[in-house]
Amino acid sequence: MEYNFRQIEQNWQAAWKKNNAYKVANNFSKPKCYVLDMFPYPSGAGLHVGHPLGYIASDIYSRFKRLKGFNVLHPMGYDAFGLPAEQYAIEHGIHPAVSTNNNIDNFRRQLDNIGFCYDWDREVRTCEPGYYKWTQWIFLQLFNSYYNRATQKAESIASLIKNFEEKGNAAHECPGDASVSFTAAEWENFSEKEQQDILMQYRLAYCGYGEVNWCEALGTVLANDEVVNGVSERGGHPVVKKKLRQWYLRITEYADRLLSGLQTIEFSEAMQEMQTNWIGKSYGAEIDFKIETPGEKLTTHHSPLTVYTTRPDTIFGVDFMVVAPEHALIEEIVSAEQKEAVEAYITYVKSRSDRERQAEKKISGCFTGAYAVNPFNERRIPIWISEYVLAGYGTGAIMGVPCGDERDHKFAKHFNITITNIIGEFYNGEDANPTKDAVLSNSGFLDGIPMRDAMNIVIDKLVEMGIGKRKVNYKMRDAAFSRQRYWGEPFPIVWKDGIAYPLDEKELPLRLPEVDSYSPGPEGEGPLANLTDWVSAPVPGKPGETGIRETNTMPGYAGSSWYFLRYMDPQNETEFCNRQISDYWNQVDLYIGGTEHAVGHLLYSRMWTKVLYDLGHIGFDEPYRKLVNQGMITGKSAFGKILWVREGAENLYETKDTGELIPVIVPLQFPQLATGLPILDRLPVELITIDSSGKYFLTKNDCTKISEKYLKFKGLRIASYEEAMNYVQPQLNLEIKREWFSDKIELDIVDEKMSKSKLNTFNPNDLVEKFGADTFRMYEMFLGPVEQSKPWDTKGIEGVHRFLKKLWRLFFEEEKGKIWNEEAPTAAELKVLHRAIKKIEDDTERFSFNTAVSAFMICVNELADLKCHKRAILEPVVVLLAPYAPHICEELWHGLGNNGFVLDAPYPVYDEKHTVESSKEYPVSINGKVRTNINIALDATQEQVQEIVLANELVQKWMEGKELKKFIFVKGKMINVVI
RNA sequence: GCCCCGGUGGUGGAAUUGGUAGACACGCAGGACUUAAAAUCCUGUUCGCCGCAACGCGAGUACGGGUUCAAUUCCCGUCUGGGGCACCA
Repeated sequence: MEYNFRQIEQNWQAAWKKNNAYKVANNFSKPKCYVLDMFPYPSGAGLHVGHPLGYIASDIYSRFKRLKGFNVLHPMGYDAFGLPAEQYAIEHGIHPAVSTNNNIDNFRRQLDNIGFCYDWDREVRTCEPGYYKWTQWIFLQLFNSYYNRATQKAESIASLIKNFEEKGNAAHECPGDASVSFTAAEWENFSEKEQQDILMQYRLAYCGYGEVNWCEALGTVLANDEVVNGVSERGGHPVVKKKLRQWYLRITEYADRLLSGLQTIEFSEAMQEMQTNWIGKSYGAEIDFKIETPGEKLTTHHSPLTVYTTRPDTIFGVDFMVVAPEHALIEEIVSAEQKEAVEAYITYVKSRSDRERQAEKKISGCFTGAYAVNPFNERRIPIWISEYVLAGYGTGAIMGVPCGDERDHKFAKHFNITITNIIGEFYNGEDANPTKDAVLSNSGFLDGIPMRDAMNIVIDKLVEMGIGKRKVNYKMRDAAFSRQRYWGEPFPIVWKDGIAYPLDEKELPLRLPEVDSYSPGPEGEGPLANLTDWVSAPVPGKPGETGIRETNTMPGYAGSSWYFLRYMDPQNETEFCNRQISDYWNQVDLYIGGTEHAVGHLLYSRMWTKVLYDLGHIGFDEPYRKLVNQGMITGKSAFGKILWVREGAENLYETKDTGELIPVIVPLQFPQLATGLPILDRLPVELITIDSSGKYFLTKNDCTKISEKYLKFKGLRIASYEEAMNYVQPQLNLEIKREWFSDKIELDIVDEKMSKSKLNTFNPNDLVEKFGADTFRMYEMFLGPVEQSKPWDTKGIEGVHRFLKKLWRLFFEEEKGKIWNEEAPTAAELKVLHRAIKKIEDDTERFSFNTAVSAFMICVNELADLKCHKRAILEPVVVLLAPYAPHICEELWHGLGNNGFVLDAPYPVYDEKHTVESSKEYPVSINGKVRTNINIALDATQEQVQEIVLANELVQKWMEGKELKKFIFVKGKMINVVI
């Protein structure tokens, strides 16, 4: 009997399906384990071998936990709203729902091939009304809530209104505009519009105007993390700042809890750091400086200049101020002489896109003619404007301390501003030194005080003088939550006279209507704005009145911020998720996905969870207890030198014809011509020959295959020496050597991220077809640690396949068939088994799947050496292996005569008694170098060991009669003789 | 520029707490079986030196130092690869 993996895998996949083997019940009596993959965006390119890496890891862990008696929730779904489908719709006129569903079907076929244990009855698709009904519902929760800073949690807007009616807003500072202040009586007298405008400034989901990243080409606004180097992440279109009405999530109110929550969950160091940086909490002070303008003595009729600084201790080192060019105070303080220059500079800054402003390395700025006054020594400090200060961060104004800040130092040097040294020899006159360890000098009452101590002294003094306060700042901004796009969740909002009216829950879902065209609506609005009938809608709570619907849609991260909850109770039509059920499944125990979602998805989803928790809808406030980031699989891209020639051309160099061009490969040694030919271009790696030395070659046969599969390379062939000599050499006078040419041409290999466009992908289906799903699964794990990025190389897969065949031969022989028996196992066999149990159980538990695979190999190698065919040994091995290679294990499990699926077999229990040894072959070092091994009983005392070792012939030889200085004996490990 | 993580044979990688560096696998070389091939099995494979062989010597985990009886592991410096942030005050 041969290991016929195709038949075996097909049979058992069908049997599992027929018996609903992966159906997960909400069975509250069993201990639970929730294992989640980041659900994919179903792109048209399908899966390549890099995608399933995380899925396989989580699948193994799920199956392992199931064997250990847990009720394991391991679902899969699709993040189905998104730009590419809409882009495709614009280009091909196909409805995004249609192309998305096609892509999903394709994904599903690929996933099924690999034998995952997903409970597909729990599948979610974010684009389906049954799902986005609840995305809209959660949006309404956010809309109808505010963050109560006193209780540090989200509470209902209704309770806030009640508070306003009784006491005004004295107890609740307005997060949208801190200057808003009113009494209960004033509140009562506000119009509905005024009241609603104020409430909007409190809501967790709110509408506002703001500078957003506007991408003309996409006709949409992009989130910060969707803009890369000033261009859109998708498509690389230019992005500029534009003021637009946008929905936002008030995530900044959660900054502190998002930060402190990191301490309660297991995210990698790198991930925690990324989120911490993104939140960007800093401690410092806001300081008010009085302003003196020319001709006026120090007056109070100007508002003070308020700066934010993290280094109040350096206040005596302030040599200039810089305010953002957008700062409101500029107009008020600018002097007559400087007015023109300042206006010119502001015009200059405005003319520059955000991208240019950020990329600028040149120092620029303009003096306003006004001075601030240092409150401690009355020094007059010139106030400048410069583009390097951003209006949106802190107060939009900084105090320049050139001796302590590199950027300020460059600015001072550039404009010849005198630099005050307050840190003595820590400042060398050449470079700023941002130290906190110096003792202050030139600092008035702070002289002689270490900087770290001075910080608090200064702040206390400022507070006492009433001109400053302690201040915590965050880098993070509120998250833009609307897109001028079609393929997303519609907002359940109707506008009337500038007031946003939320739809009643009963009206959800607000379905996405059909449109004729996916192009943007008027004035930067989304495609929905074109549907006049749909846009016009009754105003909720105002019978008889008609308003207009919100035409923005929600961004991609809306649906993905809460999907882990929907899997728990996916068909519930009356709630987003039943509370009893979410109490049971609770947090995701293991979340696996790529690092690219570090700050986007993971932060938003953590915020939504906290809001739902605050409002009492769920019982936990962190969604993911443990996060594992799978590493990227890189692919080898193969580059060949290609000449594109005219069809039927006799002349290799003749390429001007715009007709059909045929690619001809020339040797790599072929000189790059002045005309830019031949062109170095990628060739599809999967169809290229790798020879035994690991070099990549293109053969005639490869050319045929590539030519057939890729339209671009139709007619591909290899240039001959004669062709090159006849047709290239005379025209271009190149040196061409015969030895470069052969019937196979070597290619250049570069490691890069795997992607279809780079032609370096491998389709998992092809490998499954050739070696089977079990081999594929184990090979992906064997490649290396899940979290590490690593190059893909198909060569090694044979080794894993051989392992499975070797395992098979412990049970069956080709001619004799079944060879396993019921004999009692020997001590040696039990030792092999139990060592494997311990190693594999530990490794699986700590996600070290690559070492677990090698432990399986060791175990099977040893059992083969022992010629062990005993059921008592083999059966536990089959169960151990089942999470990794479920199909072959199911076959062997039944082959051994078991009924029921191996999926629910009891996990083998490690018993130490089989692995204990009575003695050990100790490595014996002399002065740290291993010289010999001596077998010594494990229970021997230090004295006995020393006696045995020193008596050893070899040890004596090395000691050559020298004195023993020290005798190191680490029980069970090693011995070191120091002489 | 700042922050974080890494660098181990020809290749992927192992060494979980400072205790025999290179497990396991690929590749390669040689051999067995076979008419032959595939499949399978066996032997060798960090480098250098001596060699019939050795459980023989020396070097060796990017490089240079240090701590220790003992360092891939801890500390300092340099080089280098990857990721994150970037006029963030």
